[in-house]
Amino acid sequence: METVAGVGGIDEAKLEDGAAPKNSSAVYKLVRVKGDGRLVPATDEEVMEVEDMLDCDKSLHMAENLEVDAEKLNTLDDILENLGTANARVENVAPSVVPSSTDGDIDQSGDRECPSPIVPIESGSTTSTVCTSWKPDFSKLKGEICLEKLSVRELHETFKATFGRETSVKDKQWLKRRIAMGLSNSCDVSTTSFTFEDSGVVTKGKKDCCKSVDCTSAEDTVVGGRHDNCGASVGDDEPMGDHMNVSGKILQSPSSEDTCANEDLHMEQRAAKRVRKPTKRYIEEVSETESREYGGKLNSPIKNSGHSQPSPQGHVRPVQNVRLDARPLVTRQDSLGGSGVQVPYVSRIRRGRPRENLVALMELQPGNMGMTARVVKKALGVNNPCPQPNNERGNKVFKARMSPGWVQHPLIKKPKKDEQYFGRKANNLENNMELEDMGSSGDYSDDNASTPPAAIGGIRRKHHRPWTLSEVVKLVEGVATYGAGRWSEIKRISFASYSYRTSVDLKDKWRNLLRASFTQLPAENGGPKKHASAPIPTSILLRVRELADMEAQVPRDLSFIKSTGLSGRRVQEKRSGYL
DNA sequence: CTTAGGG
DNA sequence: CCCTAAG
Repeated sequence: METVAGVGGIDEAKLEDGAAPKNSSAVYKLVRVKGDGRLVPATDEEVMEVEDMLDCDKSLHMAENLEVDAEKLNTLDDILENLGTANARVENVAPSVVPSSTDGDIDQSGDRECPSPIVPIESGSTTSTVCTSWKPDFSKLKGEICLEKLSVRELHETFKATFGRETSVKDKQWLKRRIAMGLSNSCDVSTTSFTFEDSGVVTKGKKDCCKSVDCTSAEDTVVGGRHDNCGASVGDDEPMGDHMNVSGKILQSPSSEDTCANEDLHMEQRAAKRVRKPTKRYIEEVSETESREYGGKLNSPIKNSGHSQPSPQGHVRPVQNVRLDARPLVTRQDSLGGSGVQVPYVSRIRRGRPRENLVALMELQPGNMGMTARVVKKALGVNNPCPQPNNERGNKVFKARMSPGWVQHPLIKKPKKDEQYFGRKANNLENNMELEDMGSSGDYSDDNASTPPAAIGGIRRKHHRPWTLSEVVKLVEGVATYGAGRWSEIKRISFASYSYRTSVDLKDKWRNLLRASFTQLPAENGGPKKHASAPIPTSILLRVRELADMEAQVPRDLSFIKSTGLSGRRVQEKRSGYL
């Protein structure tokens, strides 16, 4: 990342007044900007910040912008040579790095490591990212930290550096303890930081581990497998067993680190007087973040590192020759993707959605998926031979990974139906049919509703299934009869034929209708509003409004309704009276 | 599982 | 539409 051209005493200075990390005035480092090669002064903090941002996408930019002097690089190389091999762990951790006896190697590793998802670093700008190079140092060298002297904030930073995540705890003692633990617990995340002094590398036993941390992260990334393990352990437990073991074997320190983190997490939770339960989403994000921090994000890194994908490596990969394995992995990937291009990984995994896709896929397209699934599984080392959708666990696991690129292609390709694209037409048809056949829903229902959705909706998301007028009408009617909020009822009765359209959908639609009724109606008077995307007949809107008013005015007693049991009918009648 | 809401 | 928190 940035090359610190001239440092000197800075660290110490910082250390001394640890309490005031912001004293930017005093601490400056020169960072070389790749673009013009000029040196730009930056405070430690700035640098740190930058580095923090370094994961994934951003990292790329940074990498591109910052350049390391060849000189320094060489130095690093030397160091690597000396240190690298010596430390087994290092080797394991950073396969790509280890072999680095030559610049070329390093470069490669650097590129790979650098969490640059989509765009491969071009020339690698000659110098591998410092990050990579540094890593080994960390593991090997140990620095003392004066936690005592650190401010809370710094402690936080350190914490982050150590565990790869932030903490909200403000207790200095706690932080110190945690950090200490983390460090001692095999998480020898370097508390040491290296500073380049001209052509030499100087190690400073200082708290400013930011750099170290980053490096660490990078290294983690390389590992790849580890992260996966992480994820696996968190989300599930199933197929990764082997993998875990292997990785554990291989990646001692890393896993330990994870452990630390987890442990820590628990601790933290306990300590943090249990605030409010974090949302799943939140958790996800956190973990994601964590991952990133550790390894510059799962996706990119893995991808870069020759798809050291999840399980495959875990299972097959011999403990020792990580490097060798790496290659094989790549190959495998190629076979998998078919396209052979690394692109697949590039695409970001869409959080949340994927799983269903996969499952659906498997269900609906046994043929296609069959292979895919199988392959994947194989790759993953999943035990379960059968590509059953039930395999939530397993599926999930790889689903996430797969979904991104190739998996989806197959999906997207086919399914789309006329309805989707020609909503209008379809709608009309449907309407006609419906209007005409209102009574016999069975007939068309299957065609319109069931079939298409099953095929389409099933496989791919519910990608926008335009509401037909008839549907809207039904919905309105339903609301009229059962009242808003009794979606399940409405769904059951009015939308029996429409297998899609869940109660939630109804609810949402109703919400929209309401909105429309209030916004659009007025507009009507003054003039048509913008997009008449779904020109809902004003009549309907009016009715919606009506209903809405009713609801508002006569907040029907749900309990009453409910109590009446099947009274849906009765209620309906009652209501119909109103209407 | 169903609702209500936020995104 | 999706995702969740609450019931």
